[in-house]
Amino acid sequence: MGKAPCCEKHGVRRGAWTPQEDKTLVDYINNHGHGSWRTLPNRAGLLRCGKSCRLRWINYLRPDIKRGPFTNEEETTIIQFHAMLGNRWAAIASQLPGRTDNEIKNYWNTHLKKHLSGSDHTRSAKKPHASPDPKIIKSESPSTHHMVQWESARVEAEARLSMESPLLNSWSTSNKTYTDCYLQLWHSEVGDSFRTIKGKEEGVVCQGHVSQEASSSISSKLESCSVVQVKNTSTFAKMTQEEEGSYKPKLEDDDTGGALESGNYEFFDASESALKHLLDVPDGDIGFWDTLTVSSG
DNA sequence: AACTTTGTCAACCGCAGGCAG
DNA sequence: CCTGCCTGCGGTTGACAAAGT
Repeated sequence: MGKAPCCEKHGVRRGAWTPQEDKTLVDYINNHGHGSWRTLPNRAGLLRCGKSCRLRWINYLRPDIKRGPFTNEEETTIIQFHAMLGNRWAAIASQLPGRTDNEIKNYWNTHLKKHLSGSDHTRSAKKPHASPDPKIIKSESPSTHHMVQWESARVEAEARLSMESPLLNSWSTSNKTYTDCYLQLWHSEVGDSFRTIKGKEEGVVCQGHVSQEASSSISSKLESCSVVQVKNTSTFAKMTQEEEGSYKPKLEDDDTGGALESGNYEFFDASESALKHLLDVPDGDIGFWDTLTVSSG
């Protein structure tokens, strides 16, 4: 439906941009704004398609682009947000002012993925179509499912971060804790998108209940959780050896190493046990979890 | 020095969703 | 509601550079 071709193939330049083209584009946008990207090339006198112009501007010419190597803090942020969001580069980029999704994506693919793939434990995420248990998904309301998915990804991320010891040291040097990171994300537009899903789904209380009550609950719980996590880091690492039987299956389901290659997350049923390990609570005492999941209907 | 392999990153491609007519 | 257009996103490609043999 309605998919227009990007541009006419004839008479349109492709490949690397010349300094002259860059100047033309920058001058035009500075003077007139970009307006409709589709018509911009004609208006600016460029033999490029609008899409190409847009990409060039966003990824390279924009004045607020931060160039140069990624700092340790940026790298940490990327890793942490990727653990939570998967390959949602635009969302990750929104947390790193001056960095573009393309840049982050490249950096991940060329530097971080390689770095992290040294550990088998990095295989814990699932591909988007990795056939999650449909029964489990269907048992949740759509909005609850998103909440669970969100929380699930977070829990898994914490688990993974706990296990990726080579990177742990660098993370520990970061001023930002993982919880801070999560809370920041929770209150960002990304978190908003999860909270406002309710608005599109009938009869599900998510926005008010979860975003306010549970959110504060999440905040307080996460604060303690972060303490627990620190406390349990070694415990969790030990668990991966001692309890691989119960935890490993979801780590191994992707023998292509797809966790980091696809980086996408899907709901999986092991999160609860992981959460229990993280929170160090006895079976059945998962009120916090209930806070998130009972908020429907 | 020449050739091959590997790494990096800018740019392209195709899809999906939002929006307007 | 349907259709077409536009934009944004994520995956992939390909040119170039650096490193290795």
